[in-house]
Amino acid sequence: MKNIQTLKGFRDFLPQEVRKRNYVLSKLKNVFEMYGFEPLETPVLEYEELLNGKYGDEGDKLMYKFEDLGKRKVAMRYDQTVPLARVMSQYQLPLPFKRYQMQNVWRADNTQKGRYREFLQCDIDTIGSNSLISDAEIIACTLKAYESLGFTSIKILINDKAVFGELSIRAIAIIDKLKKIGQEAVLQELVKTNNAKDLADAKNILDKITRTEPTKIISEIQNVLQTMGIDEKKVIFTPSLARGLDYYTGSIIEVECDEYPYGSLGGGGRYDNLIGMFSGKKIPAVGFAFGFDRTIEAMDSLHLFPLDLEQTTKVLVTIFSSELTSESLKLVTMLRDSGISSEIYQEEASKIEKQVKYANQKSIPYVVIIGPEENDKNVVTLRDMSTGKQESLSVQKLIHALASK
RNA sequence: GUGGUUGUAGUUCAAAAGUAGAACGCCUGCCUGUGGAGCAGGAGGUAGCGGGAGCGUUACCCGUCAGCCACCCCA
Repeated sequence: MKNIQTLKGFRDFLPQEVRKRNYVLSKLKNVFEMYGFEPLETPVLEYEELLNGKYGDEGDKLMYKFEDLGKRKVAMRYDQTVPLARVMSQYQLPLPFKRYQMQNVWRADNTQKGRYREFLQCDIDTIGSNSLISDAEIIACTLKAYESLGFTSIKILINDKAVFGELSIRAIAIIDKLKKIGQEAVLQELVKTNNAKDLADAKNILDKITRTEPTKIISEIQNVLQTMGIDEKKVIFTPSLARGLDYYTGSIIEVECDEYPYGSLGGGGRYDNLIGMFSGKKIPAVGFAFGFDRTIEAMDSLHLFPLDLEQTTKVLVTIFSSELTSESLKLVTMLRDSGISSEIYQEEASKIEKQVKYANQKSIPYVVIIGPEENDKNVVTLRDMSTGKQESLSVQKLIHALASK
């Protein structure tokens, strides 16, 4: 094997990145649970038959499929909604069922900025409720989630599928691009695709959409949000918004951030015809999907990650010499037993210089040295790496000092 | 799936059709018990992989793999 590399669209996450991802995950999880969403996980593999045809022609092409060792035709999780639909028909869960799910999905799509073949989806969905309170709660929870990550200028764009009336899906998809490609391009494309007779006709169609007043659904959702104390300026009615998806049946929402103008951070809406696909019943649903990778990218560029994410080890215990190895080993064990995350240097015959340097490189904030002098006096030296100050302490005092830092 | 672009030391990048350099990083020493600065040395590349044209190439052509960007679509 000469090619040492990962598969196209698949990534390694080095420690620093994993810490960031875990940080975001735990924040999201806290907020989701605060709003009453429960965790759900489903298998990576499903029967191919179960997923086939659920994502359109495009989806069938992009799905990872293969035969397992028992000759079963299987497919890898392509999204979290179809598995959710399966779960809803396989178990009798009390409705409305509110769940969050944060698992990898796989799509053999071409890669691009922020787009990978293996990526994490973070979904919240409420199944089984027609109430607009469900829609509003999804929005409220979404806003709260982004706020908890430190975003200050998050906006929710909201629309109602009904705004588009009888317009073709193709035309809707073009109008959805208004913000991205501009009015002129939209008009031209409408004509080019025969969705409008000429430019004037296209202008008419577009104007009719963009001048729409908020529908009843929108107003009601906004009322609920207002009662919940959410700033109405954060939820903006945007009649051209469609998200390119044809499965939405009511509200459509998208999250944007002013300081991060590279596309939406996530999207969702109401989809009443999807969850019942296996049971044949109509089961209402509304949800939101967080664009995890893009959210991380945005947080990076806005410097929203706390600095102390970098290192969890609090102290490095050095080994002064082979005669004193056991002293260091005993100490590191005591520190760990006291709940202090500690590391012992792994090469016995290394100079102290090298060991301290190692702590510096790994941003370990404290270093403990036990040399002959310390050992004679039954103390240890604690070095604060940020200030360079050192003090002599008994082991008890050391544990106490580190525990409070 | 389509199109563009890139692939040279750990990293970021140079040069030049005739077998490669810098910066940063790394290692060693100045500093025989201590990091982040400085100085002096040092290690490290058969140029993604395969094929072709050519006296000869890492440099040209083709394929492949991968990265980046865009379209389609979407997270």
